[in-house]
Amino acid sequence: MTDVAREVGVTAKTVSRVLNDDGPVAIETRERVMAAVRRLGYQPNLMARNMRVGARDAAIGLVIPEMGNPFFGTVAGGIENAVRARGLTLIVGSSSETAELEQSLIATFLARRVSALIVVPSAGSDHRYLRTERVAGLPIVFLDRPAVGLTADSVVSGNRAGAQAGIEHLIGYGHRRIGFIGDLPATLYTRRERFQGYRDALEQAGLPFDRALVETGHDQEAARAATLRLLALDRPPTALFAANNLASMGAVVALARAGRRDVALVGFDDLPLAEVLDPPLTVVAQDPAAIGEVAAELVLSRLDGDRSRARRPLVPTRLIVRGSGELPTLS
Amino acid sequence: MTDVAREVGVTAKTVSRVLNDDGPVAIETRERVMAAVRRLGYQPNLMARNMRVGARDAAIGLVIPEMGNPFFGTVAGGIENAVRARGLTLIVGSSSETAELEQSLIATFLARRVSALIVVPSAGSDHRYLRTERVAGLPIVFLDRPAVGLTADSVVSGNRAGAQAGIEHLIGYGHRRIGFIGDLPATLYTRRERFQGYRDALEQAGLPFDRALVETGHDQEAARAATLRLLALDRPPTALFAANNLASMGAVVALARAGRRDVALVGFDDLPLAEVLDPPLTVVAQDPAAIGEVAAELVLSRLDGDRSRARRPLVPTRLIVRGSGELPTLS
DNA sequence: ACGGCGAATGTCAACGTTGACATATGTCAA
DNA sequence: TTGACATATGTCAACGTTGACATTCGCCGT
Repeated sequence: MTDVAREVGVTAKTVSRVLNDDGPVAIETRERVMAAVRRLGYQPNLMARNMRVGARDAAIGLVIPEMGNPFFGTVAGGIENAVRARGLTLIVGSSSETAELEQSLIATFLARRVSALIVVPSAGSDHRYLRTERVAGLPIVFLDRPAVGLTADSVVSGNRAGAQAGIEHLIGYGHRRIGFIGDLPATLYTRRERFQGYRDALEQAGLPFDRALVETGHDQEAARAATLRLLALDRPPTALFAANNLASMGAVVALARAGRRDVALVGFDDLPLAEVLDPPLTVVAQDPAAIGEVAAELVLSRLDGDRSRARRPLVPTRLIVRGSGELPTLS
Repeated sequence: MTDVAREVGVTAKTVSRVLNDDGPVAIETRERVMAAVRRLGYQPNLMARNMRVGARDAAIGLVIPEMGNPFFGTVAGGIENAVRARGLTLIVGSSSETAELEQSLIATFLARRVSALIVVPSAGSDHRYLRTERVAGLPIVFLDRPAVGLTADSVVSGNRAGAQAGIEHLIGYGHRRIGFIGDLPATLYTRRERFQGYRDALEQAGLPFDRALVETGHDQEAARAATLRLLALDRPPTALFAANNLASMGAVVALARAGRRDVALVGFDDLPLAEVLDPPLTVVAQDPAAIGEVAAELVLSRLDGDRSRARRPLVPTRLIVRGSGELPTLS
């Protein structure tokens, strides 16, 4: 900036005025400044500006477990869309689903003085240490899973009700033994909630709960193996509930390879080509873009000074009936 | 920091020394500083630090067209993994495939003084304006598509060769009329390259090129419609080549709904459940994670001072034979 | 002719941090 | 006992920018 000023023969302050449309500047000066700016390829230094005006960085820090997972990608896209209009930049980091990486990412974001934080908590993380920032008024919104040890905004899917609806759907088609393939670790919030929905549905229908029908698969391959284990039981399930998108894919692959078109399947979270699978996959669909947008709106309202107490909106799920969940019991 | 210093009864400089493990500090002082840091929940201000030391922000700016697209999500994941070890943060913005948004994102990143830039160019963008930064030594790597109007590093897939291999595969199964469903706009680099591969293969096999067999679909829905148009031709194709993942999905859906299991299909870019489709989808697979990693490595070596001339590595594709591409011609 | 006013620009300090250099205190060898 | 040296800390300025306030100038109304 000083360079530009020298080039034009004015003070840095005048250049600043031109660039910020601040106080009065002679038309001719303005033009000469602009010309010099272009000539020198000058870029204002946001860091210096933010420091001077004591403002936080016009950026929002987002921590997600995995970039590659389209669920979180779509969520991030939803947030970005909603946030862009306000001139905010999104800074994304992935925690690889570990509490340590999550905390170190958050520390980086805080050191960068982001204006707000949106976090998908990893299993086992504890957010007590964020209390200071919370009371300092920094907007913090948790996504997909609520905060641990901290009262804060969070936006999650209607996991329990959604899972329950999915299971009830299967029960409605006569299934009595329904396998559950969930996330790892079993302590993960979404896993617990969906599992609760599963148990709710069983209980409501007066069906017994059989621990042997509960399996775990943290990725597609593991879910595939888990599915095979379930099918190999002495008294195998006649239907499966896959508690997340990777689990669904694993189950679909396992059933397809085994040629088991007689086992019903309902997945949690929709898949792009669910419709053309054989049989087409019935799912309890989440709305990742909506989750992102709701979280972004919440952040924006907090940035606008909304200090009301923590909110925890549920984004509803939707049962999409396509075929795989409507296979009747053969036994 | 001043607060911490006052609390302990030392100068800011001493606190700075403790925090940066700089010069000598008495053990006892160090401990008292650390205690105060924790007590006050002090977070060093990265912006101020960067400004003072004149360093660029330890962040890399990444511009992708769409967060929701798993291809770019995976690429971003690959970059993040490779870059994290160096303590660099990834800042991601999506351009919605528009040149304006791309340029404004890049401007934001530059104002933030990122250490490097990785950009997936949008259709119609021109990167001449980045020449200043280039010569100033800022590492800039283009991804998936090369820069326009600027000599710079770029990492792209072996689009032409890959597409050619896919088409040759279809020709090998007797197909003479092969439909092409590509990106919009037709000027998009990847579209042009893959289209060239298509023409290369036709020419090499001595097959005529029929403009009527070339269709365009910029998203899944459009690709589905495009597929239907191709099938409705007087002399319809016996095989299809879908030039990207969304086009593939559209084509798959169109064929499945129409019950056309007689039309061969090869897609460019792999899909998660390609294996369990009916028929299983044969694809020319890209390696998005590898693309991301290669780009990251390139950036890192530039950051390490590698000033050799621009490199343009090709990340090879791989034909994955699964069934849909091996349907013979019936006519 | 003068006071007053707005326009155009300048001066200075400060944001939080750290390099360069200075100071104070203690330790040890000659 | 001295001075050389290491240890522990402090002082000051500067990074690039902008708020607060000051200055200069020309123009207007009376």
